[in-house]
Amino acid sequence: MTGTVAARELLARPALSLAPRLIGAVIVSDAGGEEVAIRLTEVEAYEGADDPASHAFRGRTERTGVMFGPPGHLYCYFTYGLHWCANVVCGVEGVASAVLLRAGDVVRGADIALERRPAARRGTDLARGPARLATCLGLGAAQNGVDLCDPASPVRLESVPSRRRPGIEAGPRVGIVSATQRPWRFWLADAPSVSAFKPGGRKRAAPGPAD
DNA sequence: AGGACGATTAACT
DNA sequence: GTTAATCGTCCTC
Repeated sequence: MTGTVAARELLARPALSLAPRLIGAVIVSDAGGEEVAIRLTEVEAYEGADDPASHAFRGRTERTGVMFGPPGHLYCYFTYGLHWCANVVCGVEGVASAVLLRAGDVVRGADIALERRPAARRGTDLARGPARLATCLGLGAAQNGVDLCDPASPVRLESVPSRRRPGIEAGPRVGIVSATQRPWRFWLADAPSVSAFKPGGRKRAAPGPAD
């Protein structure tokens, strides 16, 4: 387990450096009044300025403001008219950098998580996928921008491995249509909760070599 | 003011 | 493997 000071320093790193270190980290949420904790098994790095797949690529907007703020805060976004997903904001303030929480294992509050995710058939499906993970933790608009290092916060980074774990693999990110070749997705090999890889978000107009 | 589309999921053939 | 659900955000008139 890593203390608050060390976690702060880690969070000041850019997403590409932080992302593999978040594999095995535990995030805990009291949002919704009940505690659920998840150990991360899959994440993705998003680097605003040079990353066409990042929400922040075209600059700061009302939605992406949190991404440009100080590290250690939660960036929640709403997508497809249905789902919320969550990121850990990192890097230097003023530069958009964040790590999308894609999957994990519920380590506490599995009963609560199952109530929130009635479609889950197995424990490993509870937080298998970014919107599923956010649902398990009860995350939404109300948690956007919360400080993950503040003990009084409803969502906290409870622990981070002190070293990069063995068995982490890297590959292309899921569900994006640009910069699809960058191996900025990290996951724990063998973890059943790692989400399925799906290339592209929509129909590809032309399978060009663009990246 | 209007429209295209999404860092997805669940259900269905 | 395919597709509906569903709406905020952002880009283009």
